[in-house]
Amino acid sequence: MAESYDVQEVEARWQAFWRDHGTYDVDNDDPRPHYYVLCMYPYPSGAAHMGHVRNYTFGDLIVRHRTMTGHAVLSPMGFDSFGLPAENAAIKTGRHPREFTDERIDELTSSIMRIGAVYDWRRRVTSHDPAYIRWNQWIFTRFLAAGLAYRKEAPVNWCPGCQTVLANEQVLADGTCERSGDVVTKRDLEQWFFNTTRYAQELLDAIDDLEWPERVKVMQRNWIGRSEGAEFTMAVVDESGTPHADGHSLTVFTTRPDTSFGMTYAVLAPEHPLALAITTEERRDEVEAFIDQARNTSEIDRMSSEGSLDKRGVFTGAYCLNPFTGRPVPLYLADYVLLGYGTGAIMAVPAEDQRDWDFAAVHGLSIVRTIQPPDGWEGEAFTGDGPHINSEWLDGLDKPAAIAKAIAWLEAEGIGHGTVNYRLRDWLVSRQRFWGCPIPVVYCDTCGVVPVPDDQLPVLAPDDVEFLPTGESPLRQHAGFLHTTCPTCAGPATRETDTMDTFVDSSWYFLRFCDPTNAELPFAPEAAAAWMPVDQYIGGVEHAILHLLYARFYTKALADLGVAPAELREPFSRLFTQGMIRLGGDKMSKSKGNLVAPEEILDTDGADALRLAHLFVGPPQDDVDWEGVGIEGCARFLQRVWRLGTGQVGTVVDRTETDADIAVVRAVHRLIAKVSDDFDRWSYNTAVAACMELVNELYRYAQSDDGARTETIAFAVDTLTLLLAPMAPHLTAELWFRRHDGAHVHEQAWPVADPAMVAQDTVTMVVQVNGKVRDRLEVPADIDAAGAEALALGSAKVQANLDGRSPRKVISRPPNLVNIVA
RNA sequence: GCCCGGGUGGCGUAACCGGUAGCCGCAGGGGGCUUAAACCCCCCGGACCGCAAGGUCGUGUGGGUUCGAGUCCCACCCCGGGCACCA
Repeated sequence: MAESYDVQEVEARWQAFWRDHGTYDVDNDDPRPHYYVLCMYPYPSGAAHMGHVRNYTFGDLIVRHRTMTGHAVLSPMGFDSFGLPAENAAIKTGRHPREFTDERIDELTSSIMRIGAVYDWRRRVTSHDPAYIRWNQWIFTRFLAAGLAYRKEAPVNWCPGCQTVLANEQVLADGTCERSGDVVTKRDLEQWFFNTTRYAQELLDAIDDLEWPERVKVMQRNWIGRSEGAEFTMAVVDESGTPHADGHSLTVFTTRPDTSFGMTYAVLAPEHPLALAITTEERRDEVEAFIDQARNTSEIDRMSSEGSLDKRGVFTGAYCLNPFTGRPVPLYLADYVLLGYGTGAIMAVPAEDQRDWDFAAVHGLSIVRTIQPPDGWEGEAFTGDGPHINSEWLDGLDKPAAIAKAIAWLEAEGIGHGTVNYRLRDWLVSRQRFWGCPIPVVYCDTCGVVPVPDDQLPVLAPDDVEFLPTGESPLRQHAGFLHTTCPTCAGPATRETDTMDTFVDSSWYFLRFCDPTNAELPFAPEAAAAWMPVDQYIGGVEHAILHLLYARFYTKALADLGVAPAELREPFSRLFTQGMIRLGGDKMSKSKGNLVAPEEILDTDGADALRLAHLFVGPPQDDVDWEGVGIEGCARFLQRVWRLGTGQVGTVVDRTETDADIAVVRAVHRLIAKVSDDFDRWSYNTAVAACMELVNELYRYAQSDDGARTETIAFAVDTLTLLLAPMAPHLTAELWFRRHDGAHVHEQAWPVADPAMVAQDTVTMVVQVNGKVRDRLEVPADIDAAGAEALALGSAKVQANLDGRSPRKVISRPPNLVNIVA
């Protein structure tokens, strides 16, 4: 009878059972209410690390819990299998990235299975699967036809380490590559872009209704960066106000048109197309040198002037006419103005903008205040509100009124208008890489850019390529791939050799999961409608901006193209971002060499203990220091549950129900309510604690002199097993199987608490005198205020404390508290 | 600099609506079982004073609101994260 729990044997057996029986396979036409749980699909980097374990523990808990509450739960898994590490490994070893990647996928798959996480593996999607590539490319051609994909030459971020172009988002604030850490420089290339900015406003507006962590929503709003203002055009002139010989003019964007009378100079970005055209002969050498320097300076150096007064810029010799004052102001080039934002040109108002103030101070430019700063103002630029001054017809107005009036004036004059700008840029998707999804277009001398027709998809990269650390994809060196015929005119043509950013792959994989084998379409709209949007998405906060924003963009674009259901505007209704795993304060990562391998724990304490430890250590959204993870306590707890469940604890007797038995039944009902509520609010640590508390109580109960009543202990243990089933699936599966003649715990209904049993009939009432606890009394739960007050005043301890003083006031909050003020 | 989080025992944490601060676990201590150890079972652990009953203090710091504040308000300190010339 005293059989010990063989962790390894039991866990392996149940994992095989779930896999072989497809226990968590689910069909689209399942009649139960649908629920879609998704963990961000991983890059296959080999065996799972603790971050994976944490992620999939949460996901698996929800899958199992929701199944027990009667839902048809879609829980798919796949692999984000294109990307740099595999290609870098190929360059190093000469092995094809596919071999490398497939091995890693197998490794990761088996370690995911070892933590007991269950999926509908029939739906597996991998980015590098030709079937997925085909639809990825198909969508690209639809984007192209809709004008959502376009090509343009642009100065792009170039990482010398990765030998590729990076999106702005992949360049860190200090100007280095987020992956390799190399300093990023600029290059001009013809690149493919997706028109994300077309959806800027909708992407911004829809954030409000998402059940996402507030900080993620804030990050997305900041990233989109809407700002309202005005654009207006100014004539380029010389010092005396005479128009430029070529009639040039420049357009600026400002959020503060109300301060236009204070514009004392204007600035173009160094890369601005007009920069050289308007530069005077005598300034040409200096300006050219400046432009050259700006282009070759990395972002890191360009930002190095931050915080200092060293605003780098150069005078062009040209002027422009401030339309508000009618006077010419000098025109500068400066690297604090960015070509990619607004119009790449600004009006500079040093009195009301600190950056302009700094620049003006360095270059000796004049400063004219147009808003009266408050009395005693000792700062420099004043960006607050106040009455306008030195501004003719804006004088005396406050900021909102002056902005409105200035915009109205610009529109009346026909030189400008109110407008909105977004910080969000179009998404640069071209990568000069081999191990990615080829961009499906060919270039024909007669037909131009031609999308590869549907019946010729997928365009697959050839296998016989050489992996060399050049700046270009190995595809460019492969004549058989590069040279092709035009699908339109059958003439000679060349293929696009760039591949897509891997964020493209992850922007719609959750849709493919709904219909993973569809050979006619990326997915049928009805299949997407059956599951989407994802009810619960779970992943790391590191994807708070890019992946989530791109996936949102894709969903909207596909809905508008009729590929996805038109009403599907957002992919992820609820998002949960889990905390990072640290070790001794450091981020746990391969590069820091401080990994704790899950495998070691799986080999000893097992998956249930590891899962429970992740759940118990603290709130799921908080970072976790592995040193604080009490794996032993969790393993010990599971052993206690096992002994309880296999009848090894205390004595069990047949008898009619006693008060002690009823107390246990009540405790069990309270636990059902507690765990159910905790699950709903992602408070797994307290759910585990509550289960431990009940186990402690059951031990005392069963080991007491009176022993445990047969029916009571059976009810308690069975309920506990059900409640633990989503958290510790192996042990509970085994216990239920043994206790219930081969039945399966995960097929049982989630228990429901009886409200009558949850309610307490007596509670401990605290009696305070002047806010300090002086006594505790057991009182009926339904006691009224007067009764509570009478009991409190009758307490000997209270009377001793009052020491003859008469109460001035009594606050009675039955049944929990009475406070006597004396 | 701006925007979010967060500071509670030796440690990870709990206290969900302003009402018993410290549930649960780790580490520690005591006892039982054992020839012995491990495992296991029971009990005790915020600080200080006290033989005890009991008392005083205590949730980063300083104020405030309230009968009552870990919880609300103001100011500040510290830690973590995000953004950072976006005009």
